Amino acid sequence: MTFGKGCHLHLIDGSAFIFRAYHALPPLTRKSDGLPIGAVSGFCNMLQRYVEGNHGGDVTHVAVIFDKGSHTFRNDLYDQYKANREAMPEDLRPQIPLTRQATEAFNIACKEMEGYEADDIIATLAVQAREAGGRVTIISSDKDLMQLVGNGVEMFDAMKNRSIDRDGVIEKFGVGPERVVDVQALAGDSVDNVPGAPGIGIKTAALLINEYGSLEDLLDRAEEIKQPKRRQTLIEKRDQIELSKKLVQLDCETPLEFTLDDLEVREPDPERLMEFLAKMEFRTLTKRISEKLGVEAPAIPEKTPDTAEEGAPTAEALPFDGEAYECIREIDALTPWIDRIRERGYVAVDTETTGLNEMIAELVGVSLCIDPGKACYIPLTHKDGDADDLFGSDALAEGQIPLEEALAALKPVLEDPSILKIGQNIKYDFKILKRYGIAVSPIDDTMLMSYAMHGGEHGHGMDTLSERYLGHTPIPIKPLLGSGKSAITFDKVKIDDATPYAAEDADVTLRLWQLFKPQLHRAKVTTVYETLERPLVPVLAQMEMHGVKVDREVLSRMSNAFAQKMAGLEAEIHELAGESFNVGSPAQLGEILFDKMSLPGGKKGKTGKYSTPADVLEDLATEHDLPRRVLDWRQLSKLKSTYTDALQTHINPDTGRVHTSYSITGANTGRLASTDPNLQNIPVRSEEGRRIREAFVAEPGNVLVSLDYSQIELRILAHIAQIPALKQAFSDGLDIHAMTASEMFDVPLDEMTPDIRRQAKAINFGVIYGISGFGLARNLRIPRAEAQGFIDRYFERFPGIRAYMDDTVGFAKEHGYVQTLFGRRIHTTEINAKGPTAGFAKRAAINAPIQGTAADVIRRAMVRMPTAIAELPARMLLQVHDELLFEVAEDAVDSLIDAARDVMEGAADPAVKLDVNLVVDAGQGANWAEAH
DNA sequence: CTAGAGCGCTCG
DNA sequence: GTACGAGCGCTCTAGC
Repeated sequence: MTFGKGCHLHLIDGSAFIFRAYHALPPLTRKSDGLPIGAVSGFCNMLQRYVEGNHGGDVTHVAVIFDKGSHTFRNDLYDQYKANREAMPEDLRPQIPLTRQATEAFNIACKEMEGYEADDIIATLAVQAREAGGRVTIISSDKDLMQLVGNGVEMFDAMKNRSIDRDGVIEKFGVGPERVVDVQALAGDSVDNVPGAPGIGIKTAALLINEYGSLEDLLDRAEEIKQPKRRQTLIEKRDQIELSKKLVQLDCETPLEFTLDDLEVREPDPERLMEFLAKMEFRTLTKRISEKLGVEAPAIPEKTPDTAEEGAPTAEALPFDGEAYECIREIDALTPWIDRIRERGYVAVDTETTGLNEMIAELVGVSLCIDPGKACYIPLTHKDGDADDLFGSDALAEGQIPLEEALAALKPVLEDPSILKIGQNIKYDFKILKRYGIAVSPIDDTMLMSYAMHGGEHGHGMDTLSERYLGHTPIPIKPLLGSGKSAITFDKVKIDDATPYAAEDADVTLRLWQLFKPQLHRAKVTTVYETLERPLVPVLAQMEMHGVKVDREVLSRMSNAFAQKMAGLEAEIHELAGESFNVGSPAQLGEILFDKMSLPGGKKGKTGKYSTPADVLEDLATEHDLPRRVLDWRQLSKLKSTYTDALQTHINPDTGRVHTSYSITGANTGRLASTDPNLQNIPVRSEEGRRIREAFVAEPGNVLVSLDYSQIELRILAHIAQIPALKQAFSDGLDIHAMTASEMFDVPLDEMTPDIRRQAKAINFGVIYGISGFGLARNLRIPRAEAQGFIDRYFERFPGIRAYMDDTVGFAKEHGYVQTLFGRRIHTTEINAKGPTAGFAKRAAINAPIQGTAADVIRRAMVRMPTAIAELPARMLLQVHDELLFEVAEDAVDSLIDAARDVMEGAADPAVKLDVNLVVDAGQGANWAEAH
């Protein structure tokens, strides 16, 4: 078929495919000889998905285009072109020719030309196809190709699964495709080492091009530019800019040795394809494609154990098979497992228990896995599952190794410093086993690995990770346990049903570990994982198990007092409303306020119900007595239900203490999250609420000591955004909010009023949150224009802030993540979204490095703390983001404060040299209210 | 009866 | 339509 009108050409950027495949997969090797083939495997998977995805589509011609050789005409123009490219990884080099073979095996045209980049060939073909009247889709996300978009040519980003049209190009470059090279010539490209105009980025470049029409006009009329620096750059660097344009301009006249007609879509040749896939030993892919094509899959020899690297991930995933797992019912069957673990040096471990509360749950069984697909389950305390038999249900089921005997066999392995124990959320298993006298160490945690690499991209639970990275949905627990009232605990599950479920968890964990472990350093987060995530596990486990003493009597008395006051308020509210209704129902309250009483300001939410938040009621309080009563009632209701009542239910009957659980991966920024109960939101701001903290007490002869970082986020902002005035103020020990107010409103410090300071404080916080006029206006209850005026003035006085915000958002857009000073990466998946989401994402991106760096700092302090206070009669109990709470013997308070303060104030050292000091305030008392 | 969404409030 | 990051108790409704 001759290429012409109605034809549709797909051009696949092969080199981009290869690099993506290489970085997405672990270093897989061919079983028979250890040849690296990870990238080839990923490449073939992408090609197969491409072929399947286009089945029945209108594509008539297709080609995969590759780079060839490293020297191109661009190097003749500029010898530094792509000079700072990193060398190709050693294990990728031998895979390059194999990807050509793969393309040919799929019977897709495979094109390259010595001395030309793939981009030039793509450009030439696209132009030819367009001139012939056809349509073109370029499958790539390379921004250098965006200059080709338009007039029937579009791009498709296979990664994000979205096409890029003219509007997409304008979004990226601020100009249409025809002016993309002009913008690139100005902005340069650090990856390809294109110099561009120093100090001009994409945004400024787009602005200039849009104003002057084209690069040539801009350079000719450079004298007219107002900004002196910019004018000088454009005049002085004219040659460099013109050279840059030649470097980024794609060559649409590459002398091709083939025509469009040669690219016609061809049916795959099953025999040839199968032969190639079998040669690569891709078992799963061979099977899948053979089924698709309806041909027989060729046999692939099994692996020869002596050549396969020990423990190396295999190229093709072994299917999950619940039948294949071993159930260990006697000690003689356990011994060989223990021997194999000793030989191997690592093992994936998972515990099954009677509940989710590690301080109460009892051990039911243990799973182990050292090779994918080969896992075992050791049932220990399963009961006879006959629910009708009231006596039998408490008896241990037959065929289980006695608990003590099994633990005695496992303990030496689990505590052996030369054997790595791998878990998914291993803090849970660590705590359970600790209660049975086993101190698990050393450890690795796949959940934490995922968090370090993919924080912000998705959750890190086992089901999510397994589906996403292993393509396997683990057996759900629901059918085994049931739900609601009729739910049973795991010890009541039949051992035969428990085995595939439990062993699979260990299997999944092991496979995730094999996948993640080598990826950590490629993702450049090994240090983050090893210094900020993993070491926290034993530290938090210890804190959680120790718990904090809570005085039930104090809570109980307060609860009764609250109940009485609430009853009184409720009667008054009903009286004022003229009818009885549920004060706790915003919907009912809304109808009373806005319909019955016709008060102003009634807004309805998405469910069509009135919304009655506190600030609205606050406004209404000037018009009527009822809203104030409701506000008072709500405060009491909150205190009673969430704190005085619910907290009591969390007091552990054995310890008399409350044991929270910290989630290391709970917050995207690196902060911890506290659950069951949340001890990070115990009231403190209101006088009545603060009294809840009187119930958090020290044991007799001890006191509670609280140490908290003073203004840590603002200090970090001063450092990151390099604000001289802020840094100076901190170094002088000034009241930072008063200083801000003085600077902004031209009020001398000795004439400062509380109100002016309050406004400055709100602005300081606003900056950390990614300030907006709307948000500040709402917070300060002032007109939006006035709030905007404040912000403008702030940016004027502290110009570094604006630059920090712009730079951070720019970085997020380019890389898809932002970073803390310690290298933690927080992914910003929505940063390129449109509409209101864009605003959210930008503010989150601005806030994340600040909040995240503060979180890293206190994590570092916590990791060092146990050693620092080991000799003292003291325990670290709680973390509340910028505060650590300790319980310490009365006579050791001063030593504890000295030691802990040293650790906290020096927590950034030596990894990061901050331009500001970290300052820690300390307090002490018989209870948390006094200590804070 | 149970699960989940929405609201509102607590903290740093 | 908006400040950043979290968790939890209550009400209400949809669906078993």
